[in-house]
Amino acid sequence: MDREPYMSDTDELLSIRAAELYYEENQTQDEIGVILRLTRWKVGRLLASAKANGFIRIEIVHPRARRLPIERRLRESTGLTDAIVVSSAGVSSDAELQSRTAQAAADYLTSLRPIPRTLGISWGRTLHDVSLHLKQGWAPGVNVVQINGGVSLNQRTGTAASTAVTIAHKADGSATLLPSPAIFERLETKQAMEADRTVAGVLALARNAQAYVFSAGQADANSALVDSGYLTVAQIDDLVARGAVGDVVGRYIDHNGRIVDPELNERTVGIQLDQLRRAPLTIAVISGRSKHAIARAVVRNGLCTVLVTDEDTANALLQD
Amino acid sequence: MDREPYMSDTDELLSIRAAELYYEENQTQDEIGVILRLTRWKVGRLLASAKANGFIRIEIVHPRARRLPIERRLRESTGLTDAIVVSSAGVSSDAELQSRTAQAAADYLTSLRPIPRTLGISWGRTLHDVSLHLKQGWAPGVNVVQINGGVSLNQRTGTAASTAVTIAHKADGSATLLPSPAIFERLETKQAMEADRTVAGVLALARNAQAYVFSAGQADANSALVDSGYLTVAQIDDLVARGAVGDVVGRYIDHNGRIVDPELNERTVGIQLDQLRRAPLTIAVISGRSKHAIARAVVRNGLCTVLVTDEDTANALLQD
DNA sequence: GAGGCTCCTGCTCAAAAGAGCAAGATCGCC
DNA sequence: GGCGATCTTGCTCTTTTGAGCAGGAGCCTC
Repeated sequence: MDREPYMSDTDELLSIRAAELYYEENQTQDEIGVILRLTRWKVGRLLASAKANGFIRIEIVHPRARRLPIERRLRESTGLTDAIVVSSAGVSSDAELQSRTAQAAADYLTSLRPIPRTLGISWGRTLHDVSLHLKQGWAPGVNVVQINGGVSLNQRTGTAASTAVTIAHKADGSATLLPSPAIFERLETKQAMEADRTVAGVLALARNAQAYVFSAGQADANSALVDSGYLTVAQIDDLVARGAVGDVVGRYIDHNGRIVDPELNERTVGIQLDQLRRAPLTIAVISGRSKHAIARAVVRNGLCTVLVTDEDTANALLQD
Repeated sequence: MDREPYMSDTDELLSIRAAELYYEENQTQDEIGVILRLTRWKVGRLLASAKANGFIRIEIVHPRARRLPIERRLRESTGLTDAIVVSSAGVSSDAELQSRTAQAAADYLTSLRPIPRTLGISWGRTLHDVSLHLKQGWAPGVNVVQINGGVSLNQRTGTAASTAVTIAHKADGSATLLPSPAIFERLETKQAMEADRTVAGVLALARNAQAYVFSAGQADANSALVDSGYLTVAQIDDLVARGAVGDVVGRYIDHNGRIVDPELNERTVGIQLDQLRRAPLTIAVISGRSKHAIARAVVRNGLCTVLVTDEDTANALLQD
């Protein structure tokens, strides 16, 4: 927002005096005119110029507040069909921001029309958070399908199944779990697993979901895949060295959206990225400072059609 | 600001959605009504409730912005005839806040009616700052009189005289300097100095000034009186131990406005605090975190009739 | 210093927002 | 489950604000 041309110094000062009376003292433009010895039209113009110069800052301070202008710019500059941007006004911790984002994702799911009969979901802290924010009865019956493996090696894992079950349960629907680890050590084992009728059936269902909701992980030692024991910190370091910015449904990509390690990718269970790219409705929920890079990769490479994120991440995306 | 009673959860959410459309997207209440499927009256009420609940924060971001509601509350709760409170919105450093306060003091002096023929001033960083912010021709001839001693022991001192001279010069008026140190070591020397015709004349003029402008110092090692070499850090520590919260025109007071060390006070050159208390127009300019205590002492004990300060200090004063 | 230009001013008229009210809905209480 | 009290709703009427325009002031150019 540029400074208006041709506004004299004393007009600028007057516009501030007028703004004080208007916004803080709730005076009418007419009353302000009497006080400042101006016509009410002049007062109106001064107030307009104060706004145009960015001297008036209006913030909506509420956990559910969104930033519609940023959403619009994001849609326009990226071609997303929809963007949900939660305000970060008054937020102190990253956790609070992520909770707000999860809430917004839950709201978005709830308002989806038509209601998807089959909903593919990934797992992780974010998705779990989304499941908790959904209200009982958010949809009248949805079949929730896991789209990537996650039965795993320590207690964190329970959340993968519980996320799906919670989302389905709250929609009075059913959950179809993918009973498989996220990543196999040997390719053969993975192929054998996929050949299993049950697993193959789940994967087929996952491929045909009408909508997908997933998050993405940053490529660092805090990744959920490290936490769950599928990858070591050393492996992550190696992926980063090869250009990885993060993972989507367990698959690590670089900033061009390309699979960083095809061999590792082959051992990863779940739908392929191209299946996400082809789907008509894919909702990515990504929030937090550390996920700016992966968020950019996801959006720029068509991995989602809808992005739910926070103001700071959105602004980072708008910078290019 | 309390939460409105009886506002349901979904109304609260609606009020946020409405606020987004109203304040960020500049839609009319009518248009919002169509979008949210509400009547325009309902939208109006939702917006009003969002404001009443404090969800809408409007800030005027400008170096010259003031906080009129705080000024009013300050006048009402303290009995000051006037209060000028500068906004701290968007301020990062204490120096910037003090500069804003000095600017506001300069503005206030400029707008004073009737214009005082004789203006008594103290010296220090703040007053110097005020002198710099005054505009050439701010008043048509004012006699500026120093009201406390300040010819002193190192280079900082030059500012005492230059402050008075600058203020007078910019008003096309004259400056009357008080050619005396701030504090004498021996009472006899001080009395001898006051007996001098020139000095006595200046002091008499100072006592009869129509208006006074002064700042106040905090009681700590950063005090200007320590800096200028009149007091040692040990002396300050002693004063603090005896209840001193800061100084006004070189005289240390406690939170009841009483002189902390009468003997020291006797050796201090300048007008007495009671003379300030009796004067009809005394303008205190006090800003910054470290001066909250002395600001409170000055205001609570009738040492000024007008206070120019910053938002944070003002809020501290309102807390009692 | 005349002419043409831009920008500013104060207006009319139209749109938007707010105050206040009566009717209807909702709730607690017995 | 009826009854009174309270809250909410949708309206009318009024106030406030904004859009658009014509006249005029100021300014640059020649």
